[in-house]
Amino acid sequence: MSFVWYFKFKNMITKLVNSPFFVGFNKEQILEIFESIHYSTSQYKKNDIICRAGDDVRSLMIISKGNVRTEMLDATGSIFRMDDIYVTQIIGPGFLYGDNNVFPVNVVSNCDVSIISIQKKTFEYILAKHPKLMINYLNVISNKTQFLSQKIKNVFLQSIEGKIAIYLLKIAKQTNSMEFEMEHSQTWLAERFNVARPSIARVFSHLKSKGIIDSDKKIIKILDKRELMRCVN
Amino acid sequence: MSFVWYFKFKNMITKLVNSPFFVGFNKEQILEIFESIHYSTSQYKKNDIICRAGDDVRSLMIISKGNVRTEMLDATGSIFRMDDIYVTQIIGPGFLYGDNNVFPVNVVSNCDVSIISIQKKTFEYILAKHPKLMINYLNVISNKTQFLSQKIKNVFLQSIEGKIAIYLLKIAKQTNSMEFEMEHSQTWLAERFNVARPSIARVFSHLKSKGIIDSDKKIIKILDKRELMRCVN
DNA sequence: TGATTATTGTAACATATGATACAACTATTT
DNA sequence: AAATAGTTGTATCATATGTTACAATAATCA
Repeated sequence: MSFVWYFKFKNMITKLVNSPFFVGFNKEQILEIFESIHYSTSQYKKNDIICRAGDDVRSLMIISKGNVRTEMLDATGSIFRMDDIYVTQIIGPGFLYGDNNVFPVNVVSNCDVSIISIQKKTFEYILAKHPKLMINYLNVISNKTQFLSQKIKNVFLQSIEGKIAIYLLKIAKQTNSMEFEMEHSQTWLAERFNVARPSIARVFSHLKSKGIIDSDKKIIKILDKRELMRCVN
Repeated sequence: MSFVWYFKFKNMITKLVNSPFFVGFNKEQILEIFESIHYSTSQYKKNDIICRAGDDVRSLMIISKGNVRTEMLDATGSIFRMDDIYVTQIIGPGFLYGDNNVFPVNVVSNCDVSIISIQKKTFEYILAKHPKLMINYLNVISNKTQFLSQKIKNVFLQSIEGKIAIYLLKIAKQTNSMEFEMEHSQTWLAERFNVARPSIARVFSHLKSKGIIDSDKKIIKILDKRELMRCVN
């Protein structure tokens, strides 16, 4: 094997120490695993469709570079953004096992993306060899379940106002500040919440007119946190 | 140990051969497992609350008798029925691992129910001892994920009409007939779909007036299957 | 049997949201 | 600098659904 290749390989693997799937493994151990198995890598450019809803899931896919989003389309073609999956994370961990091994969503790259694919057979081989990986996988898949159930909660039980309130309060907590810039556009929020874009704008208008927040484009100032929390169901 | 006790024990365990968690295990093997570990059982009457949303999940719970439902409440107290879990199935398999080991729902008994609880530590012991159980558990938890993602799809992308169409078409397929009696009340459907009860009645009225179905109370006759399928988004 | 409770079918009304359109503004590209 | 594309704010209108209420059955219970 060439020196350049090995450098790239090592570089790629090294990142995986941060993967939730490789918790408790160090660089050397991960290198060792990947040196002992077959796997393939593939590259994608921004907005490439990596997997289509309905595609069979036959291998474990780990993002080794970039990040992707998963989205559902309804019959009218309107998009519902499900989830974002970041570097070192596994794509669709809950669909490799069970009875219905089919992606429920499109997987689309947000930027330049590299993905490592490991055949299910191979995957089972390393799982059997490293019991700790099994526990890690259980954790990964469980977190996904927990995410989905949280999602259902948000979607079902929240009005648009409630969803935006949750979104803003979350950023406020993360940044530990009542004044911040939103990372995402209204279009993004509309897709994420599966609502019409003007409905998002309308809610911001309402919140402003009620004096709960002040906003200019993406700059948000929470004026009345208590009242904003009351918007959450 | 008394003879009566052992008879009951054996009777309980015997049912578990049908459990998705014990696929590939026979009666004797399951008996052997349960004779080698600590576990506890508990009984509930109809409509008892077995677990509350927010409760910690510290053990694996298997239903050894009866069936339960899981439901979410919103702030106004209105119920959203999430799922039904039947005898031999595991309650909340996706919440024993991962970072947020807390029930997202209330678990309520639909009838007389018995539940076997196995501490997480003990559970891990038998998982380690029986690798096949690990794969079974992966399958169980994956099926749950797949159920949830299907649920999100239905909830998000379907109007009430679409949900009812799916519900009716499913029964038609199961019974292989265009005429059948619904098992559930409108109230049940309303909770399941998280909509107002009169909205359910309204949809049935509409479907009737459009000549797509005929119905009297729970008796349903599908008149125009193609059109009913077109109601599904 | 009579009383009670749950279920169903409607109706009237309020409201949240979707759909569409357009103008103003901002960012990006050429 | 000009052109292009994306973002935001707003308005109008249609519609699906929630809310409440009530009457008619049907099922259950005493």
